[in-house]
Amino acid sequence: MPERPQDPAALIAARGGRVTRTRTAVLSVLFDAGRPISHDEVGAALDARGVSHDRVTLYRTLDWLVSHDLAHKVAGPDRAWRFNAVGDEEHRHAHFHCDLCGRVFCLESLQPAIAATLPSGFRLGRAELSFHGLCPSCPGPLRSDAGHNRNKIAP
Amino acid sequence: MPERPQDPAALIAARGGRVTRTRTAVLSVLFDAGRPISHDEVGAALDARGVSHDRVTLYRTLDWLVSHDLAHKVAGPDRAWRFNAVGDEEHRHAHFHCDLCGRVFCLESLQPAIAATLPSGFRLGRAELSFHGLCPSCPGPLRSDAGHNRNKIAP
DNA sequence: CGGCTAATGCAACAGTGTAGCGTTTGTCTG
DNA sequence: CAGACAAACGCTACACTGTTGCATTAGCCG
Ligand SMILES: [Mn+2]
Ligand SMILES: [Mn+2]
Ligand SMILES: [Zn+2]
Ligand SMILES: [Zn+2]
Repeated sequence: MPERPQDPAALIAARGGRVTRTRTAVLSVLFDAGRPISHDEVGAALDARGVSHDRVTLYRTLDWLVSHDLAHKVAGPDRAWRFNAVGDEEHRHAHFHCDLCGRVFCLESLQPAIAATLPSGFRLGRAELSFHGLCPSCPGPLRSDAGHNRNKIAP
Repeated sequence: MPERPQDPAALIAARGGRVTRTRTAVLSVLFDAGRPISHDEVGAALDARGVSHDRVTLYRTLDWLVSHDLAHKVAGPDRAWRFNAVGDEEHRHAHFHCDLCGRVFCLESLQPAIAATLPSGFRLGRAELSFHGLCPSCPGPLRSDAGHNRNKIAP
């Protein structure tokens, strides 16, 4: 049983994986980030912690975390995947992509209602809803009326 | 005034661009495709028509078409943009990504209703809704109940 | 036709991600 | 704790998408 609810080593071991320096460090970085971050950002964070970070090993580590439900990945606006740690909750939420800083945010609290009927022959696996605009920490001209009223949005 | 409603040369000239062999051929290819296709697919189609296709020129041509409202681009599932010709209609619709063949389809007839409230501080530019699954021409195990009833979908 | 400039073609490069393969190292067993 | 085995690592090399710089070509306009 893990001492902390989010102990990287314990979570990795519980999935049947070997507890290595890279895996624990990467998972810890993802927990600390709090939002989906790119392979490159993970590498920089590993640098800051003095942990070696071979590019290929990092890719494989991130993929391993995803395939073992310790992380999920979301496509970024720049053709690079973003990864973030997940607990046990479902990954059914929209994402916000900042047009200025490129950061991606999980909108876990947002529960969008989508009503749609696919044309015949299309078999649905999953739906992805992403919003693009400016994040709270970026300056910009767009007026914010988000957070004040519930909008109908046309993608 | 154009002879045909969709005469590539006339459309290009109307935007103030020079009517070149590559531009007319690419726009014609996009019109014929009927769905968003990748840079590579455009190149193959140009091959079939005996039109030279330098990689860089093709990228620049596609970008020019997009920036002059003759095409729109949508991110594919494989980190490659897909381009398709547009008339004068708005580009406000969802897209379908086939997990098997990788093709992308514009769901122009689909008018999804999205109701959502963004957290405070996020300023919305646009929303993108994409469905992933199997397209009509791909075999697969997923049962189709699309096209029969209107579903609520959780992204 | 002649000139100006947009557009092209080519080379070189950057960023993301993958495949092969020999080496290291966790983990399990005795 | 020692040894064995397989998982994970680190390195090289590669594929693919897209961009930049610059000299050359070729639309377009008069
Ligand atoms: Mn997420
Ligand atoms: Mn479209
Ligand atoms: Zn931002
Ligand atoms: Zn398909």
